[in-house]
Amino acid sequence: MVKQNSEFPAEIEIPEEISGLRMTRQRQEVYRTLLQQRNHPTANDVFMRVKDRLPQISLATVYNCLEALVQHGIIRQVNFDRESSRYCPNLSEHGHFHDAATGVIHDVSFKPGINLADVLDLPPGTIIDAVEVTLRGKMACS
Amino acid sequence: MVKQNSEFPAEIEIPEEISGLRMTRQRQEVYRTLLQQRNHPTANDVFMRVKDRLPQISLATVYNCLEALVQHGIIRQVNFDRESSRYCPNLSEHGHFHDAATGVIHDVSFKPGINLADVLDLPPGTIIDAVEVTLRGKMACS
DNA sequence: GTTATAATTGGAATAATTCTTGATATTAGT
DNA sequence: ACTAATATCAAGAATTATTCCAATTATAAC
Repeated sequence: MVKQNSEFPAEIEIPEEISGLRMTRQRQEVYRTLLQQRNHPTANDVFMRVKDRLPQISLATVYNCLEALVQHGIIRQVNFDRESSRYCPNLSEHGHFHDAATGVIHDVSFKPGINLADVLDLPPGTIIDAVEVTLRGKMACS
Repeated sequence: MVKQNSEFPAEIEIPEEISGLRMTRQRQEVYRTLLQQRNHPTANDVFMRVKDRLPQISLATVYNCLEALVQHGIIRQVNFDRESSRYCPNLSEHGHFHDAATGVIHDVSFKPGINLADVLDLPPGTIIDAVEVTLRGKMACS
């Protein structure tokens, strides 16, 4: 089963620095929002949510923070077609399933032991830096 | 090996109608361009190319034609992050590999017998309408 | 503390795509 | 063939997500 929307306690401790990135107040709150609201929000969703705690934050800052977090490998950026980017704090290798019926995006993992590179017909020696698997459809027993 | 950029004879016959879509002159030329220039062009690339044959065509029309062709399952729309959409007349199930070194996008097929749904951990009964697999990296022996 | 560096803001700018409106072409019905 | 109904096209305006810019504020280094 795919876990969805699991809520965290309101207060999540976030260190001063993560993988070399200085965790400013704004970056903390942006990151905290993603950890609390795990339904792949857009930058604007995050902006609205973060304003509760940092009323003076700007949308540009949210974009800056998200970019910094992505760049440092702390979160992932997820794109569906040309829709707004969405953001995801789940770093384990997984794909995304967009449920047409509900609009919900589910994280989808590979079956144990599966390595995507093994099922693709790539010339030997090819280096894969990033993989994105996105699906659309109707998910059963959501 | 991945076939790339195979050129077709300049003249490709395109029927009056394909899967219920009336093939107007504009749609024919847009489609012909994709068949001839198989390097995943953007709408603007197609626009510039098609202007040689239909000098008065507009970019909006190219977008309309591409959308109509996609909607009727005649071509595929391919997205990388938030870059411009690219278009692809290869309808066989395949993914896309974006070579960081050259900027070239290669079609990548699955190994024979592999069905993507089989390697994913999805609840039984889930219906998959569309799959997109995109990769980034450096391709060997390109 | 002072200086240097990095981050934040708010608004303007950008770029891909979509929308709108009027013109043109195509099809269907008589 | 003529007319009406429908679909398509063209040109430019509008939209929207995102990025850029310049000025301010915060943090770090000395």
